Amino acid sequence: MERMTTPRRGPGRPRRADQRATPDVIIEAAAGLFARRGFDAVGMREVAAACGVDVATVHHHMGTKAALYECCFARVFAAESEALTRAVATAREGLAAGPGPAMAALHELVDVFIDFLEDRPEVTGLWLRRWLEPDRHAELDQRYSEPLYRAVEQVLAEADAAGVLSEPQPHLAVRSLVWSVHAHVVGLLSGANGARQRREFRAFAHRWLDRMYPPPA
Amino acid sequence: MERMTTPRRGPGRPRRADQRATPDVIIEAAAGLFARRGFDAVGMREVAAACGVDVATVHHHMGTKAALYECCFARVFAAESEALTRAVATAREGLAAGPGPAMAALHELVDVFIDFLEDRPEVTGLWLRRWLEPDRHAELDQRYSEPLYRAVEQVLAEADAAGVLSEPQPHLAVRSLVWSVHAHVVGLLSGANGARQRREFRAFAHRWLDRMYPPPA
DNA sequence: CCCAAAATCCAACGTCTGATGGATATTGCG
DNA sequence: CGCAATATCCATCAGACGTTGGATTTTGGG
Repeated sequence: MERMTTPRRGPGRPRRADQRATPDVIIEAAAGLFARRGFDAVGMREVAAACGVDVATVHHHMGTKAALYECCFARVFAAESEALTRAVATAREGLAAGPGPAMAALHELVDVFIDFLEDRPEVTGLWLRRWLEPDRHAELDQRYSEPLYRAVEQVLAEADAAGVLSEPQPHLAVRSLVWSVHAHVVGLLSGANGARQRREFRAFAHRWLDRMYPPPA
Repeated sequence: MERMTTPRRGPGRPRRADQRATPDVIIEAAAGLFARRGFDAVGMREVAAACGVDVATVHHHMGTKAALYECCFARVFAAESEALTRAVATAREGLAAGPGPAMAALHELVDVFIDFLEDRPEVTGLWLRRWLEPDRHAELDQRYSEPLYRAVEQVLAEADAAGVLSEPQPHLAVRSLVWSVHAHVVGLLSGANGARQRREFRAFAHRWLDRMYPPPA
């Protein structure tokens, strides 16, 4: 048979060591597509084409389409959890050293969060879609997202109890800033002049922190 | 033939005066479905079933599915524009009366915005999906959404120029609060205990305004 | 009363979707 | 080498999708 069209990945080639494993390639490509266009707008054939394999291969590794979607969510949220729990722990340590270092620790936490999201904009796409379809990812929320945000809110509550800062509704404040950062990333995805936008938004985020958490009188 | 199953709306019944016109029924049902689940997840048969008509009737009145979607967006954004341009004009009038009335006018504007979104939660669903699929609604954005937000930002810029308040990036501040309100509405859609959530968030929004726009030194 | 226009439903078309069975090729191990 | 396990592709299925043509019924004006 004539199969001269790109025989780079012939039929049947398991365990190649030089490249990444096929499931990883599939998950990354699918996560990007799902983040950009949503679950229903992305077809399995499109995912397969994006990583240069057949549809049956995607099904062989990932099972059903919903399983692939959940796999993308788990990977993305795990990465976010890994990147932020460290920064949250650092911020909690800074709280013990008084108001000055406490605010510095919170600023550092904000920087880590912005850095992470600007580096992986697809997280924002999946994160927002999670909010729009809450019943679809309830289980993943409980495993990844909610503990992380609870930890951040707990840091703020501890800071409030220690008299370092004051905000009666720390979870609303956290949510406000978190959504602002996601909005910023969404704007980056579609708009031009990214460098200036990033600089201005980062300055705004720190100004937001300084104003929303003034030193307690 | 036997057509005993719910002959409430038999074949061919134009111009009934007691109920609303059919296109309005279709647009409202479709807007709710699109806001909750997105464009691709909602089928035309589902829209038809939601308002008790046949698929062909939906197509007869609305044309293609994309046209129906744009029609829902136009109606929702027009309602938002109508509700807010009035409040924006009122806020602008308040600016001429000094720092005190200016801040009161901004608080009033925030209240109107929260009232509108809490009354029509489906606006948030469509609004967020607009951000996630920017190329699909670029034209509607230019007609409805962008002029509205530019007007709000202009009010803030005028207030800044008049020395009433100070914020170097008013559009970022507006976007931060707008996204926070939408986040609040999304939380209302899925969570319980709505009354308390509304009270707490409204207090937070006004606190946000007081802290983000302190009287200029 | 009659007739054109409008509105509604039924049945169907072609296409695309997610998912599968089976054939074939590659790997790693004994 | 030989063989089991794995991986990949091709062809295909059943169903849902958006959309349409045509028949039927109601409306409103002359």
